Amino acid sequence: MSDTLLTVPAKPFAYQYPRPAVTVDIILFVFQQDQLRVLLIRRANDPYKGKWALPGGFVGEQENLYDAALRELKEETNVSNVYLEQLYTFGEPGRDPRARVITVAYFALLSAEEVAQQEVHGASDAGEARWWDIYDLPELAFDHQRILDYALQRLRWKLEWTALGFLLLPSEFTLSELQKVYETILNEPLDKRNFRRKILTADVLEPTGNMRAGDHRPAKLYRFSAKAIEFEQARRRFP
Amino acid sequence: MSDTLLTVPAKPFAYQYPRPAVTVDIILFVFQQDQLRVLLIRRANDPYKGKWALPGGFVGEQENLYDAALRELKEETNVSNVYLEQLYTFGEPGRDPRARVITVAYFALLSAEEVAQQEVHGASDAGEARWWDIYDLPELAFDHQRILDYALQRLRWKLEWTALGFLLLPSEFTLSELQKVYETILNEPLDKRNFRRKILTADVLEPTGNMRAGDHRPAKLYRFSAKAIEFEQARRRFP
DNA sequence: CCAAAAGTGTTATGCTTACACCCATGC
DNA sequence: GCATGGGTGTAAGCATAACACTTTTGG
Repeated sequence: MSDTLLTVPAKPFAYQYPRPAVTVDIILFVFQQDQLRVLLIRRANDPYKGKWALPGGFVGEQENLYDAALRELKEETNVSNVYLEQLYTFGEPGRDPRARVITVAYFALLSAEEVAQQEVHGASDAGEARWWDIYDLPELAFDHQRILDYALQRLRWKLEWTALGFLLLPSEFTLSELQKVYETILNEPLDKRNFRRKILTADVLEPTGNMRAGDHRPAKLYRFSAKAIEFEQARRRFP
Repeated sequence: MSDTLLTVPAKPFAYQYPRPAVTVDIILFVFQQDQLRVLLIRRANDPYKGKWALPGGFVGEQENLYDAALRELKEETNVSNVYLEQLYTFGEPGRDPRARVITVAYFALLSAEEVAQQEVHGASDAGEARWWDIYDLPELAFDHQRILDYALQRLRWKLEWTALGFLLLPSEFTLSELQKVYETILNEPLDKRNFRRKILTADVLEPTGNMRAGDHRPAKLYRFSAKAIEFEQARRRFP
């Protein structure tokens, strides 16, 4: 059992040193210029020197995993005020050539407003940082491509079964903007009337009363009602 | 980033010692005597002496997480040939009063056949082991109740969206037996005709041609078709 | 007035749910 | 022959998916 450190003498000491390093890695998604983007940091040293990698870092001695993910995001990318959710833990012995590193991956959604307000680029002390279109990525370090694939899968899944899309938008947005987010993440076109009906009948949006002025006909602005954050509306499969 | 061990001099050494211990804990579910049961091991020492805990143990230096979970199950409970899936990673600093222990929880489903064949009880060198009805549990050590709650939630969810129930049954089973598994796990009665229709139209079962003799009218036996293992049949939320 | 995006309803189909009786066997 | 669990069908309501035109604004 996990907690026999003092109760089964033979075992715990066999594992006390060396222990694996434990890190968190964060897949930070934003929606910018009609693209789903993810933040990557260029590695300054070997291994994988010059390759791009997910932001992340070591978990503090007395720090819980969620806090570690938040802190690393703040430190490396100057991002706070973000939706964070644990994704999966990757621990293949060979995933880092230098040492045994077990990483707890988190995925994060950052609203367009926060992206604009916070100076995200280059805020990292880990080197060059930039956003990459999820459909046009560079070669990634370590097993980070696999982690990213998994995160994208989870994001798509979440989008279909919860109303999470708004987390990538400003607090007020039009239905067309929301549809664009869904289309970009799911990577396929959606029917406008059906999309609107489904979102509106889900009863998670409320009109703000304001309009988005633009080049053409102004669009009604909506916000998500607070109660709707992370609602699970999956229907029952059995009666 | 998780992998800056050699690239950011200040950080890695700050974390190299002490590192957290990393364990796996396994929630092993079986279906016995019309009950959903979970395997627990009684703690022989403090803390939580006498309390029941999930089986688990330290991850080996060169062992991946899945293998560690398999090995611990084998060592502590003599169980192999089991469905294993990573559940969640729990890492609150205070979850073990002695040391920082981060545990990667796995949930496991064991078929009735395997339960019968393998000598599960007391196979553990960690002390007394027994099955507990999920609806009538003792007080658990550490944060294991929370881990178990989460596992049960995942199991229910899986059951509704995938056809995983058969993993808890023998390789041949009747529809009534399968329904009972679903009812027990979801903790509510299901309609017989609707259940049968849904399972049969899902096209994951095939009749074996055999019949289960019993006290009353014999029942047709089914097996799951191999392709159906862990099929994700979740319908799309958007057209 | 024209280009561009906003906005709006209906129909057909299939899935979900609720519901009650006969069948085959062992005793 | 009776008790027990095995086995079957239908109808109503609801959600989904496909589909095209009008409205409003800026330039």
